[in-house]
Amino acid sequence: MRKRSTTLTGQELEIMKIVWERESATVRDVYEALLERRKVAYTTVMTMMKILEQKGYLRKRQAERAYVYTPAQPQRKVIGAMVRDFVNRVFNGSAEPLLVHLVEEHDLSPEELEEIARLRRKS
Amino acid sequence: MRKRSTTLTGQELEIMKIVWERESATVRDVYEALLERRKVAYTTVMTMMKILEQKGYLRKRQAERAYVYTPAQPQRKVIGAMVRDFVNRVFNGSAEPLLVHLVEEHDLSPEELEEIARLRRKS
DNA sequence: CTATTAGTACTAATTAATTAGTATGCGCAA
DNA sequence: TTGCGCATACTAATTAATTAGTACTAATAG
Repeated sequence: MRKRSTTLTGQELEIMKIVWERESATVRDVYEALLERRKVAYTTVMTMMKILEQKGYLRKRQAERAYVYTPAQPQRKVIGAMVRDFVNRVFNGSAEPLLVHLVEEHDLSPEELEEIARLRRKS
Repeated sequence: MRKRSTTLTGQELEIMKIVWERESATVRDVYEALLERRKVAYTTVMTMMKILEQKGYLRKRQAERAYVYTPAQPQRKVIGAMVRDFVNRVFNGSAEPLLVHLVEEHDLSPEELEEIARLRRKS
């Protein structure tokens, strides 16, 4: 058995985004959603969803004919882990420089920043 | 020739971080820096630095015995592109949700946020 | 000189990620 | 009942990323 990363790889994330969006989805659902963007084989999607299940990102249950997959972890948690990974990899763990990049190069205005700060303060 | 991504892959980034840190470096410099963290072969480092040159991230010049590599692009620009990629991949291009994650899960206080907003406003 | 050291070029193996084929089963329409 | 459509399991091919070996050259220590 090949050693596989436990984190989400690029294509896996694409699939997870589709499933999160719909709460639950069959292989066919995901297959069709992906097809709108690029050519892909049905079995490819199946394989990837099986891997996602093994990695603990998806759960499946038998329904009518096909398995219905649902997210095994909330999107916010998984994405949070990806952000953390990214901050570790790229910024050696400190989030502040990332923030600076966002502000300077992503058209985030100081007003938006303060809005977020305010919301945050309230909670 | 294999088709290779033009962006920085994981190990490539590690090497670039070392080179940026020192302004310039030989294969040996990088090799020794990497060795402190994990086992790796000298020729592996050489190969990766050659790839980084082909991708346009490093430039080399002949010095005494060995090539001396220098960054071909400023760190801030390269990292900026990585941030943009990440935002595209994970957040479909909108930076705000990333900001929210950072604030909520990375111990960034509203005060820090406002500090950054203030600095930003001044420029 | 000559053996060793440090470097490069060229090539190749390994690992992981991605994509897809084939065999097979089951329900249902004709 | 039969064959088509859709689903799965199992296997495998392809591509990209990562790691490293080998042959050869030039400088240099002794």
